Amino acid sequence: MGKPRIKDVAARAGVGVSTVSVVLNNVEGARVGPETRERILAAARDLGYTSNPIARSLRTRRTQTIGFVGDDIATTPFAGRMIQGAQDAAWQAGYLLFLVNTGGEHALERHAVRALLDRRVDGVIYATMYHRHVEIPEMLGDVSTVMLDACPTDGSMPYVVPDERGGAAAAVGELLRAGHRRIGFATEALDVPAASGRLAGYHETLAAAGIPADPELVAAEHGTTTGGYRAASRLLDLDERPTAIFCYNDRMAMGCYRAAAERGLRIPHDLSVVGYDDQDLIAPELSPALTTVALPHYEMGMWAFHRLLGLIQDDPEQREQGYLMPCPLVRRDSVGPPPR
Amino acid sequence: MGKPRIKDVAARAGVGVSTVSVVLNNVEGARVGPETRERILAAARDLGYTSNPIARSLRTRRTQTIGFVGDDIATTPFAGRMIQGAQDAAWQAGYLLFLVNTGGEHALERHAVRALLDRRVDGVIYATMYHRHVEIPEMLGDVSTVMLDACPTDGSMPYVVPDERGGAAAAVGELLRAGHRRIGFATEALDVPAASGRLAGYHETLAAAGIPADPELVAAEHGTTTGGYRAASRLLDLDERPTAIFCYNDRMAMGCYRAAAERGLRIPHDLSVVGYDDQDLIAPELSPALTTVALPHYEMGMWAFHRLLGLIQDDPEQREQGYLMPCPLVRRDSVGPPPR
DNA sequence: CCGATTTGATGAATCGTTTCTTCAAGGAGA
DNA sequence: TCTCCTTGAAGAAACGATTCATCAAATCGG
Repeated sequence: MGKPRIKDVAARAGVGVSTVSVVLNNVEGARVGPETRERILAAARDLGYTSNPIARSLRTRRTQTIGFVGDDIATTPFAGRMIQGAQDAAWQAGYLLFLVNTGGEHALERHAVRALLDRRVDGVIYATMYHRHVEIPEMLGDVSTVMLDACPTDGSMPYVVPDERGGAAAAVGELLRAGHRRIGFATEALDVPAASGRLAGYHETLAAAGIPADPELVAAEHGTTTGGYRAASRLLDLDERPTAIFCYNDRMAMGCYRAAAERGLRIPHDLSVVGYDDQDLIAPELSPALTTVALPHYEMGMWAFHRLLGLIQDDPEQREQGYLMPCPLVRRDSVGPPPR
Repeated sequence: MGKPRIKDVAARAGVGVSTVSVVLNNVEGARVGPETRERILAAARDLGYTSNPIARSLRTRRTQTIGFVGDDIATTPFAGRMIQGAQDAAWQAGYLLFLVNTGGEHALERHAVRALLDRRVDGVIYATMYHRHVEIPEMLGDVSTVMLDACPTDGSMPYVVPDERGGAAAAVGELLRAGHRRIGFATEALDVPAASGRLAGYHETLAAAGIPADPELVAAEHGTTTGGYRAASRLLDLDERPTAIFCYNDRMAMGCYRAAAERGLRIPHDLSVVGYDDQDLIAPELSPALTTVALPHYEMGMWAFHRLLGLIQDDPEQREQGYLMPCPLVRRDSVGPPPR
């Protein structure tokens, strides 16, 4: 006595299986009497019938399943949020998510994509954390694909990435509004897209406010606590010290706090600080709590799925290839007016 | 010209489909001539044939798929590691993972389990972060299930949780070996299993070393940075100050560092500190880097899958119901001999 | 009252496998 | 030479749905 099959429903309602199928799927243009329909629905309800997705998929060639392949799902909280965003959106739409992580190994990536195609997923979300501009396995040409947190080398498929530039603009804008004119930037030395985007946003926003660029105010180090410490130290030891520092990320901001503390500078009284990433283990925990810019990974995950769904359903409305997801500013207690 | 089907392989090899199936699946006791076998294998290779898992599942009632349902996959790095462990193990065994997260909502949990059963998963890993002793949806009785990071209320299914007690013992043991005799414990005030387990390990280890329990040395607060700060402050202001503090987690250890710094105590010269959790944003980043105990989430994820596989394959060797996964000590720079 | 059309419903084919039963051919034993 | 196994392979029936073509009954216009 396993699950009831469509045959059982048909028998109980005293009709043929095809009629049951037609009713249960609300097939358009199908003609079936209201009374028969009612009988079928009742029978299905009584039996607790749910259609077998395997059999259905075999026939319809749709699996209501998508693959999420990521190069890393564990080491950052960001990855988890992307997955969760995609999963929540998929669940809403009645899709289930195959998760496979590749650790960034190229061979494994190809294997993974092949395995997903074998399983006849309806689409693939291809997420690569950190780096962007990745080459994608050629097989992905055979299936609807959206890139998440990454740009395709050719503009061949939809993608979504954070609007780093806009986020940096928001951060610097917040400092400008507080009255700061001399704003340092403790940046990441590596040439990653996030770094160049945030730097561009920093420069543009200052320029728009009529503040000339001062190369001294940009200190590049590793994007770590100690890197932040070093960068902030350099900035704070400048002859004309900045009254605010925008940090590439929260970890650097953490180092910046230490550098400030060592110099007897109180935040935000003597120095204002803004971070980036809004990491929950850092930003709210520092004292004072850090004003920072949040990365919209959850939203990007949702966007990716919705865009993918559009692709799958061949929705002509959705035609945009790339999308920059806004990074909202999170106000806490590390920004104040400049001293004096 | 979609994927080749088994029929195509059969045609190309000039044999019947059943023979192809038998050859490709290495069916035991099947009799097929070596030359025919070779021809079939060649044909399959030439065509790049891979069997359609949907059709296969329909027939065999096995999907080579398992469901991972968790109440939260994003907010802690731990969750990601469990998933990754399970996923890696599953991938190795040729299984794919359906991921669904429930946010801990009971209704959604039931829904999720039902959806997974509908999809005919071969088994389910049921992971609940944080809290343990959860009730499980009754439908899970119908399918092989393993609980991850949680205990079932009744002992009805296999589960794996961290060996908190052992981890605490390792931490305290490390301090004892360094020569400390007066060791404080900054613990979590909430009555969660992790807290009681670690407290028990603390007490047992001290007792085994012949050190009488001193209630003054246990300070309970919230398991946050500020909680750790408060707890450590109380301990450090004791008449007879402890020379070492074992902290419930790394965040409390972070607060402990601050309390020590405010009192002019250098770590590890004047005070030794051990944490728990080994969070990568904290433990290695503090200065000095924090000696702590790692939570074996990745390993637990792997264990859960392997145990599940045993259940699915009805492996009589695996009969243990619960497993305590060891928590390894991670030595860094926050432990030294006691002062004087 | 009769052919034409609509309505309501059904059987059968199909999706791509696995697996059970059957069958022809060849070899061994008597 | 005849029977009886054994071997190698094929045919066909599931698995559980969807969907197409078909068909009987009912309705309609004239």
